[in-house]
Amino acid sequence: MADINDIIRKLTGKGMKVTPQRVAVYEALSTNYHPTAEEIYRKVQEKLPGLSFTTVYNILDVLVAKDLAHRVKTETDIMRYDAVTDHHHHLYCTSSDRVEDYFDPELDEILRNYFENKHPNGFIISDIKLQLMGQFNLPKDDIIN
Amino acid sequence: MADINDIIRKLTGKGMKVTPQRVAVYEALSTNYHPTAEEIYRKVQEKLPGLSFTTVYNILDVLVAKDLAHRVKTETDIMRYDAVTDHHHHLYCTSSDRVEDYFDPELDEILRNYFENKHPNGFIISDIKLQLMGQFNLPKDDIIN
DNA sequence: ATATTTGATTGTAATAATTACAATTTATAA
DNA sequence: TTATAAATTGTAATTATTACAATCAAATAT
Repeated sequence: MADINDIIRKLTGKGMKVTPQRVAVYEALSTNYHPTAEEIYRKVQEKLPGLSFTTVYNILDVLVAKDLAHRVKTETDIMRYDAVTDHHHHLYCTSSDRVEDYFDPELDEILRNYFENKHPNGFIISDIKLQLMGQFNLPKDDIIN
Repeated sequence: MADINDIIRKLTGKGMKVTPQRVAVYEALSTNYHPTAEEIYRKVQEKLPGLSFTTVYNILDVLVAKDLAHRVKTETDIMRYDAVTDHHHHLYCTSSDRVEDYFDPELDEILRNYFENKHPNGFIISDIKLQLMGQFNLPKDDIIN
């Protein structure tokens, strides 16, 4: 899952040089939940004390460019990152900055059919993402850290 | 549409004091397309040269709090604001920061039915918004590889 | 109409997140 | 092993946003 060799395979598969910083950032991204750049920085610093904040931003940028990570942003919160790049939707908690992934192939099928040959405002749709706003009825502790 | 009296009515209707700054900011918000705070600031300054940037932020905050405006944010762009507060979706251009509103009551009905009594991850849904990613009929040589 | 009060606006300065850039170091391919 | 192209680092700059105290104005009471 967050196996080092798997990470190395993913980086090289995208033509990226493998560095300790990149491996560690990608690992922190995969094992934490929608972390911010700062959360990743703090996490990775435990292993690589010399790590620069700039490097974290650089690596996140290239991961996003290579589609190994996505950016996640709410209306109020700062930028967060997501190593889950398979198609999915998001549940946004309206009373906190918590964001959860949501997979629903059945719904995707419905949406795909609905938008087949549909071009609102002459728009060519390449992806459909849902933002489900609401509340989690069970209080749950933070996953990060 | 962007009639001054209409704006005054909206502000007072939300229990807000009516000031020239508020009227002008709301007007700029209504007649422009998902403007940033800075775009609003520059626009309003033409009429009110003494305007402070802080005031623009203050007013936008209170408009959002009173549900007279919404925040709109893409994954890369800075904060934008939207005076259209009726339920709608967004078309996000993947090759620019352009965002357009999209209304589709038929689709809303389908989604409402689909999520009736559905609580993914114990989540109580209060609103469903679509992000349609794609391109606005772009000429071929504008597409980046 | 005038005074009072409550809230809005302003200017400055601070903060937070992110980016620019030049120097240094490192991973990889020859 | 060496060359080189790319990655990392540290610093400084930039950008967006917020904090805050002083001033000012709109609504309300007198």
